Amino acid sequence: MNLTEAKQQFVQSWGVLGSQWGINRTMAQVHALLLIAEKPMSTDDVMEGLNISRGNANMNIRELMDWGLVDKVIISGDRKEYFSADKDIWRVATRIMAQRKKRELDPMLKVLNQLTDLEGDKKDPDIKAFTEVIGGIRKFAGHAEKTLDTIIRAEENWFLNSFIKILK
Amino acid sequence: MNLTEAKQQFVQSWGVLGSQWGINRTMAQVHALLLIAEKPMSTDDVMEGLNISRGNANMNIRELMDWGLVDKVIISGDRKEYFSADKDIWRVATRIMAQRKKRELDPMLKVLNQLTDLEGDKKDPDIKAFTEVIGGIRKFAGHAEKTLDTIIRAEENWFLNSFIKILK
DNA sequence: CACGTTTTTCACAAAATCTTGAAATTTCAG
DNA sequence: CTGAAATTTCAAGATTTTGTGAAAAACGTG
Repeated sequence: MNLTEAKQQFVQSWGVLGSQWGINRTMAQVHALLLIAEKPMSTDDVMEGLNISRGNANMNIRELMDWGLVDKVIISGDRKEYFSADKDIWRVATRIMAQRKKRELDPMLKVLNQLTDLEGDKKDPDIKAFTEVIGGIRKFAGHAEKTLDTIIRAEENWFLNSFIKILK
Repeated sequence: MNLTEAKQQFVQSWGVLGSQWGINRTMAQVHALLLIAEKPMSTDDVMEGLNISRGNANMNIRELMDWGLVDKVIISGDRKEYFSADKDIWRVATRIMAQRKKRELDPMLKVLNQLTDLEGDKKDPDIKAFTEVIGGIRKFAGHAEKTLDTIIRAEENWFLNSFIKILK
């Protein structure tokens, strides 16, 4: 396999992976493209690289910036905007965790907390059973939240940090 | 909030969460419904509970069984099949991890491995840069794989098991 | 500040995904 | 075995998600 084929393969696979995780396939492909780019790319480069429209390229690049996975790069003497992806996979992973935690886990915890105190006889076996299941999920989600927070702020934690170094 | 409202709220939220994770919204709702059901439900119960068609209910229940999240329950004296969801959230989580690892991480690792030895001059800076990025991702994915395997087989590992007990 | 360039927006189109419902198949009690 | 009940399948339709491209807005150079 040569470099060009390998790059195509990677962009393709990264896109599939993303779509399985509820991330727009094209957004994942743009990310892949920028990850393996020699140097920052312009919107036009991305359009050409993936055969997508300007609007599509623009929206996905913008969203990648929202996620903190891609940065805008100014190239002096050029009026166009260029973009490059963070190549540190650990940082990529923590950024993604942080985003998803904020968008999904936190709202879910809010709902779960609301569901734990509901009106009615606390002795009612139906209510007890429900409260128990919700309580279990809430406990789990709460620990997940704590664990994620720790990982996300890993730099501040020597124990986990040394653990992470092994992973790196 | 009363029990009925709370149940609806939970089914709704669980469905949203699932769809954000690349899981069919209805499948997640069926799962939620079974999680908080007092007793095993039939296909008809699910159809009525979520206002969905028989085919839809059937397919999603079947898929939940594939994931190992729902079991078929025989009620003697009744010809219908009944279903109930595993209420142990830790087990639910490990089952999901195991499925996703198999379906997503493992294929990705296979691709990454293929991409590391490609033809061409190993000294070519383009090739070197590419190999480096892929190598980083592969290393990360490899560690993720090991970690997940450990978690999934946690029962066999006293150290992690005691760690997990804290989480439970 | 005028004007060409670049970026953003957004209504509509296309594509991907999910749902339905009825027919085909399977199951099992009698 | 038989036949009614239950389950499964799947083509067609509905819905949701994603992509396009041209117009509008923003930008920044001279």
